[in-house]
Amino acid sequence: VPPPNAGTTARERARRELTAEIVAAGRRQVAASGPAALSLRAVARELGMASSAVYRYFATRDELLTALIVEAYDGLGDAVEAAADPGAGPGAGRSARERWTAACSAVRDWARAHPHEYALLHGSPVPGYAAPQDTVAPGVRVPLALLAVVRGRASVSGTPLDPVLEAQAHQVSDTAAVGVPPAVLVAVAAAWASVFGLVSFELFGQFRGSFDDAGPLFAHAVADLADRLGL
Amino acid sequence: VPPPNAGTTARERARRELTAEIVAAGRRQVAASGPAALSLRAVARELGMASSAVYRYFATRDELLTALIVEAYDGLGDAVEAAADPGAGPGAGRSARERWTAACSAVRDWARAHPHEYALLHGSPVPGYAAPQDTVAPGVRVPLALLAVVRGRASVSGTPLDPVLEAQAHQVSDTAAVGVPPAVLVAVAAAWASVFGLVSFELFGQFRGSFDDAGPLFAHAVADLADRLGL
DNA sequence: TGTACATCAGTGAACGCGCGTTCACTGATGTAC
DNA sequence: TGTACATCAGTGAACGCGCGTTCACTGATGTAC
Repeated sequence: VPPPNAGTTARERARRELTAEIVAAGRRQVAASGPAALSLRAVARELGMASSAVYRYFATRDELLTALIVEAYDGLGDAVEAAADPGAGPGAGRSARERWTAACSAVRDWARAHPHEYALLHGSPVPGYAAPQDTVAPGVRVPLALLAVVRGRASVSGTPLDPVLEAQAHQVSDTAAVGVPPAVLVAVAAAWASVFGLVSFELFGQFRGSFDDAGPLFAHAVADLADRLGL
Repeated sequence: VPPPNAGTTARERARRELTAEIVAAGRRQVAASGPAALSLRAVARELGMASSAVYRYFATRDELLTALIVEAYDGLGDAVEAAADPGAGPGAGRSARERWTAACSAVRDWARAHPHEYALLHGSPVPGYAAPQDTVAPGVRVPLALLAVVRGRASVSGTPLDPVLEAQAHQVSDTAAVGVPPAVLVAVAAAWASVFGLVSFELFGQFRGSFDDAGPLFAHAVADLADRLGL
């Protein structure tokens, strides 16, 4: 009878676990004090190990930062995909408009629950850090989820696209195989930016003194975007 | 005959000049390496003085940061107000739609010309820094300029406001004396957030690999917003 | 106008802190015979 | 199954850096008589 973890040495298990603990400690630090406060030394301190030991797991601070960015994108992506999903269980067969609204609200809810992680993804770029290729796939989950809601249902009115923009949209449509007409893709991209603009303004304090509770404004704007998209 | 700078001692003049030079050095640092890189020591170094000397002018790093934020808001505010101005000279009497488009483009142009200063205003909040009252007035110049373009001309269609949102909008309208109906105020607020969402996405790299040149998308979205505002 | 005193600007050294990263090392885990 | 060697994890000290801020001080500018 092979052992329960066949092919998995104790070392491998320990390595996986400690790697996860390091990432978790890093996440806690970012959540508590923001991306700038992330430090390998603080992580090591929290885990009760020598700061040099962390280098067995992450060659560099930026490597840990990348892991955290991926994790944050995935957290946001999970939330939005779940909200956008037509679903198979109860709540299945929701209209595209309902799914759109739920997806946008999921963005806002996640951002409010994880403001520092939101800043990590959509705030100022961390100085000296260049996002590697690994962050791309997790990073496009939200826009793809929004596109999926709109696919086949959206009809966009308004100004026709100028040729350059149409060409860009075509190229995106081809490479990402999103299967959506250019005008719709453009409308979704703009709506996507709008949603994050609203959330960023709320989180970063631009609505302070005017729309202190930004919920109603957000809901109104999201409904407006849904109209615009013909949902 | 009184001297040209009556009531102004050499000391006062020197103080004003050096204060300005410190701010300028700080601005250069933010422009070069971002808000996080701002340091009083680096400023002192650039000016060839002892780091302790800077404390005669700014009691604290945050005080200098505040001055830089105000300066940046004013730079952006100048650009947008100029673009939004109906004007008295040539180009006077431009339509509200033209002024709207010009104002939005001014936001984007300024942001692209001053990415790090843009991040200072609209990126992640600087950790541990609480914006004091002094930044409020410069900070609202852009939204007020956008409102001024729309005042009297906008007619907003779309979903009616829910009561909570309407009440919020009324209160803002009253305290800021903007003289614009609630539905218009809300539409402008949402449009304002959209514009900054687009600019932030462009600057912070969210459009990388799709709309690498974000100009056409921006222009399209701004036209769309103008439609929405009835301009 | 000239002098005595008060105010202010700028210096240089220091305090205490935290960071990323490297390096030679000990000791434990895994592997091949 | 038992032993010999190789691999890997973790340690502790160190390097070199930069930061904000304070403090006692010198010397220049301003002010009151």
